[in-house]
Amino acid sequence: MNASPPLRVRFAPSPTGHLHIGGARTALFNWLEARHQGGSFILRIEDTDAERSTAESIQAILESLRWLGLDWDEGPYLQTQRRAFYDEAAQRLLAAGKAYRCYCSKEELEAMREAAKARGEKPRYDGRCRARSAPVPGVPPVVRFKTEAAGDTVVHDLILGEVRFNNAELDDLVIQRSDGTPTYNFAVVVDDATMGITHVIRGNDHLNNTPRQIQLYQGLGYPVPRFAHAPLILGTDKARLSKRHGATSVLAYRDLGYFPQALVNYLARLGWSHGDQEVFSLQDLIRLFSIQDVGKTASAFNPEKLLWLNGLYLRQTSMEELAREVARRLPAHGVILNGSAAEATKLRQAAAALRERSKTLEEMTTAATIYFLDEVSYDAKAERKFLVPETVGILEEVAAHVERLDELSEATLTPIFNGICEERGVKMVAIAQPVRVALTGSTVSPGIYEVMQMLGREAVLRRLRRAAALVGGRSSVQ
RNA sequence: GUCCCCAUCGUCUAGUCCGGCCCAGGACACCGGCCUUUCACGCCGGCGACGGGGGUUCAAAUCCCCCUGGGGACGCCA
Repeated sequence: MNASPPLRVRFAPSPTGHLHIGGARTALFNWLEARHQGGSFILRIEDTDAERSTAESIQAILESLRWLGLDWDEGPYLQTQRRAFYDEAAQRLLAAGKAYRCYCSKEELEAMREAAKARGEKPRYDGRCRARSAPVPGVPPVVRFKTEAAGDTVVHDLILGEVRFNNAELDDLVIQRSDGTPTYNFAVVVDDATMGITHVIRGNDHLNNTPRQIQLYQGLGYPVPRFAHAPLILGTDKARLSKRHGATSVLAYRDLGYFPQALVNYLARLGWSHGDQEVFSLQDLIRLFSIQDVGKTASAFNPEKLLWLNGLYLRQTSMEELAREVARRLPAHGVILNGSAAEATKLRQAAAALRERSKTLEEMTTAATIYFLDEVSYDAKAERKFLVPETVGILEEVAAHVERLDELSEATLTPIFNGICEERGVKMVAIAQPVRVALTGSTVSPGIYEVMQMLGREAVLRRLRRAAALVGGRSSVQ
């Protein structure tokens, strides 16, 4: 029998941009803890900043969470629609003398901060309006919370342990703006309390807000939830993750051809681990994850490891699904599909041939275009090395053999290539490479028989002859 | 500047709570080799870390202190 109430956690992003890697991991940790404990995962949109919040951002966030598979049990709640809760709470604090109106101007506040800095202190509000009796005409006031001046506020953190703050460091924070909207620290507390949130799991950048939030809970007479502050994710250079670190938005990874499961797996391992295990299914994570096992150290985002993991997932994906994904992405690469049966076969062959040598769906699609486009363009280096007078004979000979074939397959092609090797006394590589370049334009491709099979007799002949003609034309000019 | 958090290979981490089993294990990346028609996959091997200094102890990556370094927070942003 467990006496504690069911766990309720929430993810509360602000809709001021895309969901990024860091936010996604916070969401994941919350979600995993909820699923592990059999609790509820609640989604709340913190849109109190009218200036920067957008409907597009909300959509992007919902889409990102859905794509990752992080389903929520309640919400999305919008803070802009919960105004009554904040107004009531602010009134209550005002009435109890725990909050007061402040008429200070921007300039005044700025001067205060400068003065504090000059004294070598943390810039903060000095509380002068606590004593101001009369309103200042024409100045709409903000409401400030009277922070406890003496003693310490202690945060009992599930990840960090006990963190102690000297109350003298805290100033009287604004809880209601002059336009009547609530500020972040206030809205979070009111929401978390009224929504019955039992565990606040968030990024370490919120640790410093926690003591003042605890005081708000106490001032409002709410029970204080449990806190867990996860270390931040940094860029490759250990600096705060930002746009200059390349792709940071979740949707960008989707578009780049990553699997949601790979991203989830990677994100889970950033700050959390289970012995030496690297690969986790969603079921594994739900079973093994515990917020208390999250480490304290900030971690650098490592795109290479994500890529490696994605390759692992890609290789486990069925050929049918890969073919579908490639077909979906091909048009963006200039390939027009006709939906024929032959095309479907080719798509499956491409998936089979490219699966072992691709790490993302985009990479795979790019590699596949060559089998669907009419023309090949040669890689300059490859052309210079392999489309030369010495290899023309090989290209022509292969073409001559292919012409007599009804069907291209490993079974029909092997004897032809072996025969040419024997008759010329050369190794397979001497034949395969020129043919490969003639057919794909590159020195890198799937097995040459696979390539020929995918391309089909006509395309193979066309490409071999075009390459041979090209070399011939070039040498006659010389 | 002030406050808060953190500190094991280049990176993610195991080990740290309950000191000896750790002259520190795994993974990514990197470098070699094998496989091989190229590339990749796979397999084998290599390189590579307890930030520094003081303690405590028979014994410290593990406990304590200082320093240094990194990060975060100091808004009518969240």
